[in-house]
Amino acid sequence: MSESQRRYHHGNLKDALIIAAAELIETQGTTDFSITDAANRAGVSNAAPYRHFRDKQDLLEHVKELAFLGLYEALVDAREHNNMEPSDQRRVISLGLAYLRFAREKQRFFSLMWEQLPLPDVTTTKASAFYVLVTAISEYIEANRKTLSASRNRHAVKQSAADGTSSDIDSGPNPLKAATQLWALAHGLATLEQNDLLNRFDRLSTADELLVTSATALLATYTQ
Amino acid sequence: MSESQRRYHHGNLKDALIIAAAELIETQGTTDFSITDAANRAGVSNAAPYRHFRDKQDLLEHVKELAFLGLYEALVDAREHNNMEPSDQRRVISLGLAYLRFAREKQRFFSLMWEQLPLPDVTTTKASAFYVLVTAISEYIEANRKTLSASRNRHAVKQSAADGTSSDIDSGPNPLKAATQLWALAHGLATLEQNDLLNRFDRLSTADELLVTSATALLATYTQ
DNA sequence: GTAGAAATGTAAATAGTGTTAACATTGTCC
DNA sequence: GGACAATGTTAACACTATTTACATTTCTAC
Repeated sequence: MSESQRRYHHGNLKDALIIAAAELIETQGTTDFSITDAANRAGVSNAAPYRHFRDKQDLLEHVKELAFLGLYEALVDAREHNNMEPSDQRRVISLGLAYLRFAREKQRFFSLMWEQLPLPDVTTTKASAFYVLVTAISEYIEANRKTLSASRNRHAVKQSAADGTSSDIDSGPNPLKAATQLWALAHGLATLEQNDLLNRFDRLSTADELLVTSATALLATYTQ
Repeated sequence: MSESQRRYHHGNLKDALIIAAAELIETQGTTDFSITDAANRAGVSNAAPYRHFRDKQDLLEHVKELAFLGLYEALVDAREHNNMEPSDQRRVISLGLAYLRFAREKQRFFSLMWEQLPLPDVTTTKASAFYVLVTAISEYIEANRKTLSASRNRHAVKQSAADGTSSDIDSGPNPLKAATQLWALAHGLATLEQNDLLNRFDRLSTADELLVTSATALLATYTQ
């Protein structure tokens, strides 16, 4: 009720500034917001932010952290809303599609995430988008390894041969490796799409289609 | 000789400013160079740039163009220095590795290229890095189609079947599509590497290794 | 409770930046 | 050679990040 009343102390200025900055970035479509604007939007003077952030870059880093959290939640959402079998390839691919959707819907956020180094620590925790992907792939590989040897074993022999020739280092299916490959693929496609480079050359393929095709090919190397 | 003498008219200020800006970006490791610095470096006053560029963003776009030209040259270089058969898969993959190398050696340039929209027109011309890749892949597919049907035709039947199931729209091997997939892959790996995200999870795989493995799997869908 | 310390806010000043306007010099073309 | 466009300079403006000195509130120990 009286929370919007002007008090000398804001109460939660740090978070309010991060959100204000995020809103400005989304509204103006650029990271070149002014600290004064963010401060005013939070209802404080232009010097107040310096009680909570070293400098503008520091504030930006916190916005970046928020963006990575958003990506994480987008992937978790995608996982929850898809009641597919762990053995279903589409269960993994839907995470890649969620990545593309996030990049599409949060354009400026998405590019901000990769602009200035270094990345915030949220990217390394278990509560990261990457680990959502790793888990799904791990389960996919595990489930398909079983079903393959049980019901349909037509590629049983070809498997080890393919693994041997496809890479010198690779020794058995590695979910981390597969997740990294898929992540890179989705990220590259998102970037190309965002820069309008897909339609310039190949008008027939959308980012989604390309992801499905490529991911299928990549995942096949881990199960066949 | 007397070119460094101070004359009222610079003679080639536009290019000099682009290069000065590029040098500042590379030196300071950020795109936040000041127009005054660039002007001074070119030996003119701080208002002179506005005779050649609408604003700072306009100048930045020209630097971006230079960066894309550099990427193009890097790929051409890679193509020239590799005397491989068009049918050799490594001929295509070496272009992807060149992409990774460029991103590594010109870090700031590379991320600048993807920061602010829109992309310069150089990316659409025939003299673009993308077309170098398209050409190589096109030749690779063509060469492998012949050799496959001639000497080793073990996959002759499987080919059309695989193409039919891998994608709904796809009708026969499309070099543009393959090039886009490889580009996305290389781009994603470059970004992950640059943000130090590869070593955090999977310590065994370098970007180069991941590219080779993934590209092999992708290319296989176009020849088998 | 209350004093002092710590936290958190404000206002004013500084230095630097992008950009524009008014003016100066040079090159070009009839 | 003289008009005129192109290209440069200097001076000013508004805006921004950041710092300093000061004000207010909250917290903590007694």
